[in-house]
Amino acid sequence: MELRQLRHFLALAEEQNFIRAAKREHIVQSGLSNSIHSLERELETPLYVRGSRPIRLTAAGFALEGPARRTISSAGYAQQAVRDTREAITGTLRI
Amino acid sequence: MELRQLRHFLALAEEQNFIRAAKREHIVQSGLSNSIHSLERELETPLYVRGSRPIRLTAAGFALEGPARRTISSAGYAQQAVRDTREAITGTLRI
DNA sequence: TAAAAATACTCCATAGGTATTTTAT
DNA sequence: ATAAAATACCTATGGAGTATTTTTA
Repeated sequence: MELRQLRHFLALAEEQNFIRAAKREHIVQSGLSNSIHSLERELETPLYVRGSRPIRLTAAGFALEGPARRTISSAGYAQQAVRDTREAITGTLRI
Repeated sequence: MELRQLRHFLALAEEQNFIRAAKREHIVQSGLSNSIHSLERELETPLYVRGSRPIRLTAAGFALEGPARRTISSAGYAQQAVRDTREAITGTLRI
């Protein structure tokens, strides 16, 4: 499981549409489809109900949504923490 | 930035030694070295002080450690949430 | 000088693309 | 009929390997 897959999963959860979600993630529809399938394969669980439009989350997908969001958010904080340090250094050098 | 890279980063932070950290991550020393370098390149910041043994975290690396740990932990919860759902379904079917 | 890290290369797995087919409205 | 998802196929990137060359304690 990688952050990229979680981002794809969340984009689809929000857009409920592969084409729009793919666009948001700057990839193509088939790429997103593959990404979601590979995540489902790894977790050994379908995350979306197929064969009905619009696409819907399964119970497992629903359970994943919150934690996935927190994980992505946490990764954002991690990156920001590093950036903050860079700025701190830059600031110090300026003085 | 991917979870794999954060795992590698944390393993090195704990082991302070590429060979041991790589072993822990089930990869080889040069692979870990590359992984860390690519993370540093992406963040545009050195995370470890080189040219001194044992290897030590930079300020940026130190700032990353906590958030990285929380991110990995959060990803674990995400996976567990899905597993719990699977078990819930299995339980229901058994009844 | 004996460990550890970096580097140079090689290979292959897979993320992501295009084209097409299948399926649900 | 038409819009969306899945599938088949292809390519290129980069993750990870082996072998070797710096390093620094």
